Amino acid sequence: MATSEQVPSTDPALEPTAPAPRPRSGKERGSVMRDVAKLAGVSHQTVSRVINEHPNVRAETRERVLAAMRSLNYRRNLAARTLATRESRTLGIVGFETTLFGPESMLYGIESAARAAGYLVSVATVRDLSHRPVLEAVDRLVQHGVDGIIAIAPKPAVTTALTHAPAGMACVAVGGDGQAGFPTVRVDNAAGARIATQYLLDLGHATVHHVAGPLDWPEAQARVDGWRETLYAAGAVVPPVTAGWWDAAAGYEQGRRLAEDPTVTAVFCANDRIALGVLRAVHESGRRVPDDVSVVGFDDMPDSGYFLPPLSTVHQDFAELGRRALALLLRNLGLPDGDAPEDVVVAPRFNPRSSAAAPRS
Amino acid sequence: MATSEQVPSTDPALEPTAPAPRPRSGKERGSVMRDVAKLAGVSHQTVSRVINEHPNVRAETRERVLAAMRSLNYRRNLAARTLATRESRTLGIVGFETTLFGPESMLYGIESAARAAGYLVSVATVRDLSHRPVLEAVDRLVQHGVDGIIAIAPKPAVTTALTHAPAGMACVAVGGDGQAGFPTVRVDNAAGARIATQYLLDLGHATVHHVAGPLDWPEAQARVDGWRETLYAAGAVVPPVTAGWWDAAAGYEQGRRLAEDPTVTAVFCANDRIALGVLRAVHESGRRVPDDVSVVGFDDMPDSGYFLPPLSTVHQDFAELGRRALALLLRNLGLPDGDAPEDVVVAPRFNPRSSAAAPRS
DNA sequence: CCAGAAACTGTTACCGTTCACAAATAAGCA
DNA sequence: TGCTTATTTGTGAACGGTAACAGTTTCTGG
Repeated sequence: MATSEQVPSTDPALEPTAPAPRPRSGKERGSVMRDVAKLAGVSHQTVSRVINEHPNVRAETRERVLAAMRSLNYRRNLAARTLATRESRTLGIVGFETTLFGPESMLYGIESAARAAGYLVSVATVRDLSHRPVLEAVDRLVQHGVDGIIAIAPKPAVTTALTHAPAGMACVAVGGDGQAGFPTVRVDNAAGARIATQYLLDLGHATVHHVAGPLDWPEAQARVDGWRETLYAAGAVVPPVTAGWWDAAAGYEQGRRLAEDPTVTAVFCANDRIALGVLRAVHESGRRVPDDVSVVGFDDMPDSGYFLPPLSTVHQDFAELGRRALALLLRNLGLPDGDAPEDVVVAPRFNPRSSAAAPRS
Repeated sequence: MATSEQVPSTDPALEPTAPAPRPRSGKERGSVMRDVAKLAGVSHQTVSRVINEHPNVRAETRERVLAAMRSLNYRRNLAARTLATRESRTLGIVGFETTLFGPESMLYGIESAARAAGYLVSVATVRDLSHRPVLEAVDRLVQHGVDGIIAIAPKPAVTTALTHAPAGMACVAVGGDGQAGFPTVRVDNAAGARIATQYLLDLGHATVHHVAGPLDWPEAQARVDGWRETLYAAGAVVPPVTAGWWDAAAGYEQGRRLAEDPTVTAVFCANDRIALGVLRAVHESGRRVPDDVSVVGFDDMPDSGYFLPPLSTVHQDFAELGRRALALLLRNLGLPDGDAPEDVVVAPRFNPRSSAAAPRS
């Protein structure tokens, strides 16, 4: 073995200063900045300048570097960048693990806006909206170094948990009903409820019944408030509220009771899914919509126009809400910290279809 | 100024070896390992051992370190860890930016399973499923250093784009219909279609019509295949397929044509939303479901039981699909690379409700 | 009571990028 | 031309962890 030791520097054993570079893990590593620099005949710093579009690089040099990058299929390592800059260009979303139409649509609105701004989005969902799980979700995001957090936060537990995020962390809530002195983007739920209720009143109904969502959700409560307010203002009787979950099952259950009562001629539902359940309950009772009973919803889900009959409902643009939330967050990212970014409240609009009409009498 | 220069080493100006540490950016930095180590009176490596639950740390030492961590509110910097280990403990999801029920539910299934395994999930959505945007989405995830990718991939463009991911990257597709020699988790669409079609045939219908989804989606195609196969096997006439998007509007449009044809007594829809549209079309034509026309769907969305009438449909458990996909991905993460992980195919089951019945005649 | 093994802890060198500063080169002007 | 000022490039040293190895204890058992 010792016979061939004469070969010069190509034998690593003869280079005591450079111990053979051990392949760290099984995973083969792509090319890094140093490789690109060597190939282009420049320093790694120049490569860095090129990818960060620093102006002071000679055009000819930039070209050479770009060519090297291309030929090596170079991808910059974001983890290293994050470590050096303390900026991950990743945003966190605290979501609610369920199939509610609103939250999901927001996610896409947020993500596409984030992409446009050069951010990636990480999601941490929680099974229920109590304090503990939300806190853990936030923590998970923080550990992963997100630059900011958007909470799809229909309940106060979420925002209060968010106040435990580290000081510098920018946070925005979307949805809910804007409590807690927290920058929030939301639709004006009370206004939506007022529009819907007034619409039914104007049609000639003596009063309007309401099937609410879970009352510990500020959004559900705000809709109740708007509905009640409008009834008061019109001098109409305010019937008792029945509340339940946001789904058709709940709507069906409450709807059956309502449908049995012949004095009920108009029902405002806290969302479209509830309305679907009410529609079925009314139908089963033998009364007709809208002839005997008018029904309106809230949300304007994609298929609400194909219910039987097509549902009149309050429209809210969730994707837009998501975009606005992201814009707000991005604006706050630069700011010093404890400033006062105003809330964004978008107005809902009514989308009349055929599930509501004048009462028969 | 020079008068007080006699104070010993507390004056940084007298310590030429340690230049005053400049506060890097405006963002205040939390405590790091070094701080914890100093407070606990150990080396940073010991702190590292404690958070990584290395067995060889004396209980008393561990306690001290943990106390220090707690008192400093220490959070480990995942970016640094990622840089050192080449493992981000982040998974990427390539999603489809739309409000399709299936993909969304999968997201939650995946996320909760990922959380349990100690992974965070980042999403990159694409507006349309053509090659280019998908490629960019994958690239975005790769740059951010995800350890693996799950593609919610109903169309082949997605999986083919995925083959451009770097060599070591583990990938799994969920949904679609398992082409491309790619590890896939999916429901057996053809089987679901067979069950639904056979169910209607067994009820006594002479044949079954089909309103398909977009035929360039393998899932839609597989359902067409299963339906057609069953009809052939039963010796029934195979009516022409009408196809459209996955929504109620498409169902309504095709449904109107079908409803006008008195020979149509049974319709199998490619999903529940399409079925909703068909339901309305049949209703408007004056014919009744299920008395005159039977309708069945596919998916079993949460509110399908509240359609008019409640929809008989093929059930698929999307959340479960998501979990299975994640499990498969995790298993592949450890493996050498080009092995052969088998696909997972879960069987759908039929959920009969009241929208299908024996034909009248 | 001491050698050897096992358990524990510390030291140093990376991971791949950006930052601050220094050096070299090109340009502008008297 | 020679000097000053821009522009372009290069050189360490962070950033906050983990890996490998070396050093120090503390147990064993003969």
